[in-house]
Amino acid sequence: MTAAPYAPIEGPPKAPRGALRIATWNINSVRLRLPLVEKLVAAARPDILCLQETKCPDEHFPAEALKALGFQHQIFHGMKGYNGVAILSRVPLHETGPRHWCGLEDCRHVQATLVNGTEIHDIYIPAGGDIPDPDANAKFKHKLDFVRSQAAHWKKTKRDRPRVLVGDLNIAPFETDVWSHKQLLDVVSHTPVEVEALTAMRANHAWVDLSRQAFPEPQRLYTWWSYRNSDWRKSDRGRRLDHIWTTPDIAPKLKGFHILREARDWPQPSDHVPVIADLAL
DNA sequence: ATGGTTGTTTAACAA
Repeated sequence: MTAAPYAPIEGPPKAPRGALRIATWNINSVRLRLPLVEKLVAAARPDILCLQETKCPDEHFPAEALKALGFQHQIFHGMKGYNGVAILSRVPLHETGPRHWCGLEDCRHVQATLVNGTEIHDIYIPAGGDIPDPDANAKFKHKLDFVRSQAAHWKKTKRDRPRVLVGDLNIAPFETDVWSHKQLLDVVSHTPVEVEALTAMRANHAWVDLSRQAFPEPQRLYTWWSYRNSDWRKSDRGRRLDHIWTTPDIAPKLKGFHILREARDWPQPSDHVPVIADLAL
């Protein structure tokens, strides 16, 4: 295991021998930031890259360019203007279901199964708008409904195979997942009602939060810094919104965990940075 | 101090 969560990835640009490197990244437009995928591949060479907020209808998805970067296997579901998820892979996988929640076909979940039977879930939970009241804000209601549907789904799903769940879950569950617990208690992404829903979703399938297995509290961990701060590094008002979970059988197989904070300073950056886990599956 | 920025799509919305 690495000693520091934000350490630049050094040495050979590969996962440890025998480990599969899985990365998740809210890229905030895959077309605009295609050059940054190249940078990520050069820096970290993920075997599987799960993207959120591709903001790209399928007919415009840059499949060929991503194939040229080594991702021969691709599953993507996008729409015009917002949302959109994709799993890009160097290793074979095939799509499985379901992927629609709350009766909407809004491209927030894609799942696939590897040849060894491991399931990969790539999820983009609704951000939830600004007002943390489901009666006053339909987006916040949708967020809670989405997480609670997921929680119910994972409760009834038999724990019969290894699973990995990654994505922009848009919730920072722990006090040390945000720059100020007190100041964010009423801010969507860290309100108690959301945290409770996400905690149930995690507990209902005994998911292990790999970020916190690798770097337990009270170490602060962030994966997102707002565009609205003039100097994100100086103010460091971050939140841990991007997560990698696994079922308990494969959590001990974690060989490395990285939050690629340096990506927040890449040209025209996403406001989220890639999160990477090396798993000896 | 109730601001601030970015992306998509073109003035409004989502984050």
